[in-house]
Amino acid sequence: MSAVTAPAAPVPQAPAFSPLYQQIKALLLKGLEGGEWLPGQAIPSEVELAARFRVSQGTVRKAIDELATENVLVRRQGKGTFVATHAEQATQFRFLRLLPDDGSPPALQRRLLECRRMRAPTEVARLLALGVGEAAVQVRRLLLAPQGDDLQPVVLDDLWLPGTLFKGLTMERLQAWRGPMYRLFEAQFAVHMIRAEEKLRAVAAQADDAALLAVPVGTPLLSVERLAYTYGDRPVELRRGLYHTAAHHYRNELS
Amino acid sequence: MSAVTAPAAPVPQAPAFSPLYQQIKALLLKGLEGGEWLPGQAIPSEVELAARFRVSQGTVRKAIDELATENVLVRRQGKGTFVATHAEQATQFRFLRLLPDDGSPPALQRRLLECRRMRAPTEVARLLALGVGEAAVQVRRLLLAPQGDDLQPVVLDDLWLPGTLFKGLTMERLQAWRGPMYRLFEAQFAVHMIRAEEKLRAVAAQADDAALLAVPVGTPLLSVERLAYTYGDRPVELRRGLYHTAAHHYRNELS
DNA sequence: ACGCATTTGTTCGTATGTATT
DNA sequence: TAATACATACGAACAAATGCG
Repeated sequence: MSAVTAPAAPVPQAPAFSPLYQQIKALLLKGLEGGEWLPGQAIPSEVELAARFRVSQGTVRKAIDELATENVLVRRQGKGTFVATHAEQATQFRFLRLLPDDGSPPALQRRLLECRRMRAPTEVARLLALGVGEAAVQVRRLLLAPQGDDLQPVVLDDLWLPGTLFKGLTMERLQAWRGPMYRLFEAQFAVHMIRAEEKLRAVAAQADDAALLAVPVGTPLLSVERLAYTYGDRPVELRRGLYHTAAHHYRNELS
Repeated sequence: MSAVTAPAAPVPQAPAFSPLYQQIKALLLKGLEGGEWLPGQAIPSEVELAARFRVSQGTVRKAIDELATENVLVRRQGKGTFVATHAEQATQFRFLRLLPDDGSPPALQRRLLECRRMRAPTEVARLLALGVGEAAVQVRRLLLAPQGDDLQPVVLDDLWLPGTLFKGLTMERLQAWRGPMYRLFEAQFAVHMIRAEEKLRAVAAQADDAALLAVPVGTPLLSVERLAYTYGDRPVELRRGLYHTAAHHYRNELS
């Protein structure tokens, strides 16, 4: 009853087989990676997928269940199963963990500082798995929190993106965009972030960073280095944020 | 076919019913909370539970599935399903996210500084949901990383525990214990941590903290404030850690 | 070394409930 | 109301891992 042909050359030490639902899951991921279904769109119904893959509906369900818990897909009873997108409010704060200490909802404004193409520095190239001398796009921006009548800088973000994937990303296009940056990446560059790893440290503000964040040199800042991945565990964004945590904190849930 | 009686007075706005497997899940949690099965022990098999609750095995499975993804239970094929414990290496680092920058496995030594009973300070009492003037236990300790031939302090931890739950927790008992502290709490005080919330900030080292961590005053430190919960979402530990992140970092996974 | 019983893991099928359009 | 889609629940069978005799 195998709908999916077994791998041609099973690796001896690795598990030589995988459960049907894992194979289905892999096929769904391939479809997502190939752009068959785009963020926000519905994938075919469970019965339809079951028919296509020649497996039972329950097996498809189990594959989708896992993708749903990984936030790759979103199930909606009565409507269908949808490709996750960074457009929704819900998924909005999955990647931004900085919250105001007073419990108010996060409301940060953006201020774009820079966007330029360059050869990727060696460290950046290594982390993004780029060849030496390959192009990269660097973006710099501030996030500001309303503070009484004016705005207080809270986050200084430095991003590096693979130049080949983000051809045509300019200051103007970034400036014109209203909405989450990851949504822009989805809509205009077909790059969807599904996962990220972050390394957090406490550092002292350097002169230039201090000036931009409007804090004294030496102020303790939360350094957040993020490597974000798209389908197939391909790293597609390196981000270094400096968070001024005087009135904000980084929230994390352990379980 | 309802094995579990429906709630007597369904709240109008809230979902007036709950799926069978959710009811089973609640019953399992009640059993865990009541100490029917202790950390490390196996719970009854799926068929046995199905018979006890008068539901199908699949329904029990789904309840256990959720508890397993929440790390409350651990499934082991061929052996059974076990109550999660902080004794195992696997669950060891679920709550300690500090890793050496060089990628080596974490190997921290403990040095106990203090353990005393006191009236809970108001802020501590509030977070631990204690009454005013109720007893608390405060613990202070250092975590040190091997650095060449000697040890370098990396973490300064301050803990507060409800005095009523931790009657008899002394410096000597802490000192004598070999193994994770959360395991000691399980084994000797029947308090099992299943979840925690953390707030991270960058702060400057104060004089006393700086001395203990062997860093200059003003050194940026990562402040980690943790509130840990046991079954039934009861907060049972407040912890404030100061991490020296010169050669270590706090790792987080976003998905 | 072998087989057997136990337990979880996978897969199928079917029926019914609930939400949406 | 009807059609569609996901959600819940049941039952059955076999596979894989484990431990014991």
